[in-house]
Amino acid sequence: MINTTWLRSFCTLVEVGHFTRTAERLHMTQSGVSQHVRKLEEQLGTELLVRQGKQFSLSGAGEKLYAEAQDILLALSNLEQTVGEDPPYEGTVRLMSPGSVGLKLYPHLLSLQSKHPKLIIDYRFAPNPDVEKAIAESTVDIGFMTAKSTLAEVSCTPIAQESLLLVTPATVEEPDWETLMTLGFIDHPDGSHHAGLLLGANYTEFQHSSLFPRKGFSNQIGLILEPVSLGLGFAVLPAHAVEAFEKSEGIKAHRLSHPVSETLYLSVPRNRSLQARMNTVIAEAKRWLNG
Amino acid sequence: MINTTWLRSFCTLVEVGHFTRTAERLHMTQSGVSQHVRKLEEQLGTELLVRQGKQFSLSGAGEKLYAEAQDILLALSNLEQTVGEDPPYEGTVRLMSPGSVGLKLYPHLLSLQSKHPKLIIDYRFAPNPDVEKAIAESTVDIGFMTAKSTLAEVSCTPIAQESLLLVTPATVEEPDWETLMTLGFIDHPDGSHHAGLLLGANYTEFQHSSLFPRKGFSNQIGLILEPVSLGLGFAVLPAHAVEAFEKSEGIKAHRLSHPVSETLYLSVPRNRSLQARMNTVIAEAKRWLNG
DNA sequence: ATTTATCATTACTTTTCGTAATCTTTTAAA
DNA sequence: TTTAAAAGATTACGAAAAGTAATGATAAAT
Repeated sequence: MINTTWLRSFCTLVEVGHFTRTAERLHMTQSGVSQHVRKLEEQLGTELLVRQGKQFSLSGAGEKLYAEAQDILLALSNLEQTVGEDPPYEGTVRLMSPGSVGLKLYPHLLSLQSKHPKLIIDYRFAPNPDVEKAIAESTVDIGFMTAKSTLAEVSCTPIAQESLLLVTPATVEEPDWETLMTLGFIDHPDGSHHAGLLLGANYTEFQHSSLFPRKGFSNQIGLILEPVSLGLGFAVLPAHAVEAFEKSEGIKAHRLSHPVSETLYLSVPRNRSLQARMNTVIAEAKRWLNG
Repeated sequence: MINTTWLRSFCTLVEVGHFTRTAERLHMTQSGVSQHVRKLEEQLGTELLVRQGKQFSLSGAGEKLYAEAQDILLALSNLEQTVGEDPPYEGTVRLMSPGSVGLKLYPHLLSLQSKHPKLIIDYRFAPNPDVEKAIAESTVDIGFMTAKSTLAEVSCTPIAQESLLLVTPATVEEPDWETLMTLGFIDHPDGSHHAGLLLGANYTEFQHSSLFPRKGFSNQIGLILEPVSLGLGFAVLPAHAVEAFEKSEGIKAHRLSHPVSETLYLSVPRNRSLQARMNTVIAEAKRWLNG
């Protein structure tokens, strides 16, 4: 590894053009500067200075070294100064969650970013297993999941309840079992699970969603209600996904006698102190998930 | 300045998660690793590791330090490896010249760049005084000038002759003095100087260009012949600028009995060894300026 | 030609670095 | 609970290096 002290002497020398004055600038002796440059040359195995008597000019390697070293030295000294800082409204925060939460949160987090432009929101939609994996591998900072993670590296705490809703086309007044079976089921990646939870608690006729007539499928959370609004079937979805659907006139969300909700968990790396900006974003998320 | 040896120990520790194994990886003792981390923390005045018994996790500052330090250390080791290299077809070459030469050279240099995509051509058009200033300040690598520089830092060597041409609208067969005076003069930044050289040697009537009827001016080298091609006046220009003019049917360049040419000088920083890519570009330039 | 300014070299002092040995604490096992 | 082991922290010391003062050599200035 290049010795950065020698490198700094070399760069200062290039700027000052004078060994003695460089030494003064760096609070050392001329001899020291001379040795630093020579050691650098020895280590790199290249001439850096073309010496012409007491004058010198830069060799090709010297030019290159100086040009690139400046950036590196600057980065190093910036790092030294800023490493202790922990600004709550600056830097990138990487989140990952299943679609329904994301649909709810992402717009609010973007509006947080427009208030604090240095706070960069990186939000990815993915199913639970991907979320916990990403947290464990530290490729994201904050995750939301609809089930507790089983991984040791992931710490999960409940932060909200997501109501599950039965959604039919707006034309359906009373969603009795007969009506649902006639309509057919619009499925999504968690569709079977959600349907089991909500319909199992509200319809004695329910056995398993695989017995439904299946009328469609989408893994694009924002699009699942599209076929429902066209009268093509019914779906079971978290409330957040329903709220975010734009063509709300085409659909009807039904209040069933036995409400069912899923717990939403906040997932962060266990045993790692979060930086201030993460807490900023978590606070904002809680606000909107509970409000 | 942050000690990069300590920094490397810290980064390796973060990756390995284990003091003893980090020590093995770095061919040193566990005690050394421990001290390096402690010294870093002391120097930065921040906790980097949150120690939980023999486990540890990164503090906020630790995360930040690790994230940024990796890039810096990588850059340092890359620099170490590449500083001795001097590839003739890679890197940026910054040139500056007056318009006429630029008009000639720039297309050829661009085609050189398309043959060697890593060789980046940065070509700026500017008058002689700006060129020598830029060379002296090392903001460009290679300059072309139509006069020797007076600055000590700039080394000038003649590399080509630029013929000066009298250019009139195509309708003019014989450019006698009367005709020129009727047409009027289209001026440019070096117009007066060029006219003095060429017309002074060929017309006994010539006294000074300020006595011409002045019919136009442009400092955009590619556009000076525009008014000439429209029959609005005559101009005196280096041959290269004339060759590069697209609407050549509208103009006529006249061969006078006493040809005059200007010497073109290559300007480089004095006492500085040029890198290989500079010589590549200089060779290419010579080829086209003399060919 | 002489003086002065500047850089290189060398011998020596001071500082820093890294290790071995030891101590302390945590974790696991008995 | 006690004991054993494993891992990191601490400390003292020898080795290495960094930096200086003194000196030498050479180029520039007068």
